[in-house]
Amino acid sequence: MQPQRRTRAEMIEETRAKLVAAARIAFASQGFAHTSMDDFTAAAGLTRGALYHHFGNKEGLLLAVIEQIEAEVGDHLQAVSDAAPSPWEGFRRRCRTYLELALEPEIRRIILQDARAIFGDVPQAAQSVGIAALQTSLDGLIAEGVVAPLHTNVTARMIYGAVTEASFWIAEPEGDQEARLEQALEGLERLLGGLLIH
Amino acid sequence: MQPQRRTRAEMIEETRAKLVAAARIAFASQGFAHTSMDDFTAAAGLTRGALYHHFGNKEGLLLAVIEQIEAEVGDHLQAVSDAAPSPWEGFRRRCRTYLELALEPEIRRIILQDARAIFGDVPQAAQSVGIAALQTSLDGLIAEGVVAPLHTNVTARMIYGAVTEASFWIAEPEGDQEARLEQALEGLERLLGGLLIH
DNA sequence: TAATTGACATACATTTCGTACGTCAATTAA
DNA sequence: TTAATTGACGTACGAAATGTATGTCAATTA
Repeated sequence: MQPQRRTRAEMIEETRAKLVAAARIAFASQGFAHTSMDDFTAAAGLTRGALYHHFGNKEGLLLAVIEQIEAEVGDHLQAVSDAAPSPWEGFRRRCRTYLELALEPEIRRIILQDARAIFGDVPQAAQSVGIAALQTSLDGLIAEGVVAPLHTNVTARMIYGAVTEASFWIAEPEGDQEARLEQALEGLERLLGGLLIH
Repeated sequence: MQPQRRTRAEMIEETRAKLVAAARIAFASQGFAHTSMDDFTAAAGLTRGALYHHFGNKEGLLLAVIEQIEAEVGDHLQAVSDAAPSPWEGFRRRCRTYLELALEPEIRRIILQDARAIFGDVPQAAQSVGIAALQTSLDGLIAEGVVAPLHTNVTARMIYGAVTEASFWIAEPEGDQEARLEQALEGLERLLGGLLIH
């Protein structure tokens, strides 16, 4: 029988989860570089000892946070894409949704700014879910004859890059974000139009 | 008459230039975060005292380095664009050249990774020369009726983002970089094709 | 019940940033 | 020509923050 409440593995998992959650909040609000490990480990009721034991160093923890966020984003995008009436429409909605997601400060700060600075690209391990899924979509569209054949790997990346860059512009504080989002979608529509078989 | 060799202002400018040059090398090779200010100031034959006097802090120095690089890149791109036989061709060559420039480790590391992490976007002050010039090109192409009207600001940014993201992929160490560059250019051609009046 | 593993805390050494202050040469004014 | 002042730059110090080494205690296993 198990000791009263939880098994040991469960408590360990809970510790890891608490650290990741606390780090996620801290990284998102202050940025990776300006976040002290003492601060948010204390906020989680732990010390840096636990952190180094589980994640090795500060970057290891950032990696865990990135993987968690990427998983959530991936699930969200997949759901949006699956709900669309056609593959091409699913592709468009996926791009649009990613654009909206990238407006969340947490994602911009952690994934688009800090992750790239620390790991160069979004790490291959958690190869950006956004890119991978875009590529899959493109492959399907080519198979169906909607999109003319091309190198889906680079193309997916370029679309990802375009959307990412646009999000920084849309997210600028002054002015009308909603209007900028619409303008970005128009521009994106035009660029994507170049992929279609005319 | 001036004291023998150089005036005071010249020596000051030389000091600034030495610091920027040393920092540029250090940032490019080790990254901003892992660069110790003591190390490269010593390499320049100076101390951190000079650095703080001229640039305020580490980020101020990074800003100066960014501005220097952006100016060089801008000049280079302008020359390439001007030499093209037609505006549309100039636009294409500009994109291509930027893609090639982004393959240089110095530019990827400092401009595409660290600058974004520290300043959010490439700082508005030195509003990315690449983006601004792309927008100007687009405006011209629309005026000539080559490109259908659109929001050139976002679109220029998205193209910049696409190219930037592609460069990370092309620059991956393993495999054939040249082949990837060609694939990226093909994909870029397709995306840009969506802008043309058909 | 004894032994061992490992999750986590604590204490310490090291590095690095930023600031305060000092110095000395170059410019300027008398 | 000389005295005064400015400012470029070095030096010394304090404050953090990271990583490591070590210790403890509970939970598993034999």
